[in-house]
Amino acid sequence: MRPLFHPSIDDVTVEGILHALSDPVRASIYARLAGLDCAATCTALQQAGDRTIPKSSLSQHFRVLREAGLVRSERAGVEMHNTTRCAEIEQRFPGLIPAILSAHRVQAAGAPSPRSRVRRTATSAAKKKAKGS
Amino acid sequence: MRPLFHPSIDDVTVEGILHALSDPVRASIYARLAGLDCAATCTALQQAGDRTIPKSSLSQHFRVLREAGLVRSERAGVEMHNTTRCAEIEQRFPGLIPAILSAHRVQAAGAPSPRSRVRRTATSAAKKKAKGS
DNA sequence: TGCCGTAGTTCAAGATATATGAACTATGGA
DNA sequence: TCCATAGTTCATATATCTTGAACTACGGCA
Repeated sequence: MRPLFHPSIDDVTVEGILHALSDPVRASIYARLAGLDCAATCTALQQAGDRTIPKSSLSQHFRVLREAGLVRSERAGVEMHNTTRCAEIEQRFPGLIPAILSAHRVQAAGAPSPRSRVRRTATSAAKKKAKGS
Repeated sequence: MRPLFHPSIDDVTVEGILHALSDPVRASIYARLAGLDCAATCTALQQAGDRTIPKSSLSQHFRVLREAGLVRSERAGVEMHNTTRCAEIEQRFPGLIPAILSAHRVQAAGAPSPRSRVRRTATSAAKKKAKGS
């Protein structure tokens, strides 16, 4: 197992951050991690809404977050301690992470049903409807 | 040609916005469009940095931006007038777009070479290096 | 009206990325 | 040493992205 790669803060890109957080599962993981003031293991964040993510997928998601520079993962015995790199990112891109987390909260608050599992656009259903009419 | 689809502002998702702006070409298009206070045609935004985007790609990029709710496209004669939907999005997700645009400016300002064409993470090169050593 | 040019869209196919079960690695404890 | 736990890596099926080629829509001109 090669040692986990963490980019230097100077190599962190906006594209990487937006891409990492454009996935609802990763956004949910990151939001929960950011809400904590301590480290969390991967398995502690395995629930996304109403379903459990397979651990291989979870590992990939963490890899994306890590390589985007959003989280830091450190082995602690048999498990992994994940923490956000909020402070560093805040310094490089002021206001970016708070704005994204806030937008996610707005959306979660406004969502009528948490199980309307929407991926990226809410438009596919609407489009089909529009096409038909 | 089916009529262009624009989602209602209530159907606009954070995931969609982040995904749309996580591509450097689309981010560049959107940033330039947001900097304007008037509509722009697609061809007017065809240059991304030092290269010209094929028009089929450009069309797809505009579709993504449109379906994410970021831009509005209206046919005006033979061409297309594109405008941002900043005001609507600002109302739904306050501060999100300004924070992203600001972060992109920070990154552009800090980039040593504009032709170090970085896609999403700046890490692939660094990772190869790390692997080798 | 028919024909041509311009501006974009759609299609198709190859390249790239994502999701996940199965196999593997690393650590700690008995 | 053997086992259990927590993650990672691999392989493969699926989905998404990129882009040249073909197509559509509109306007102008005869």
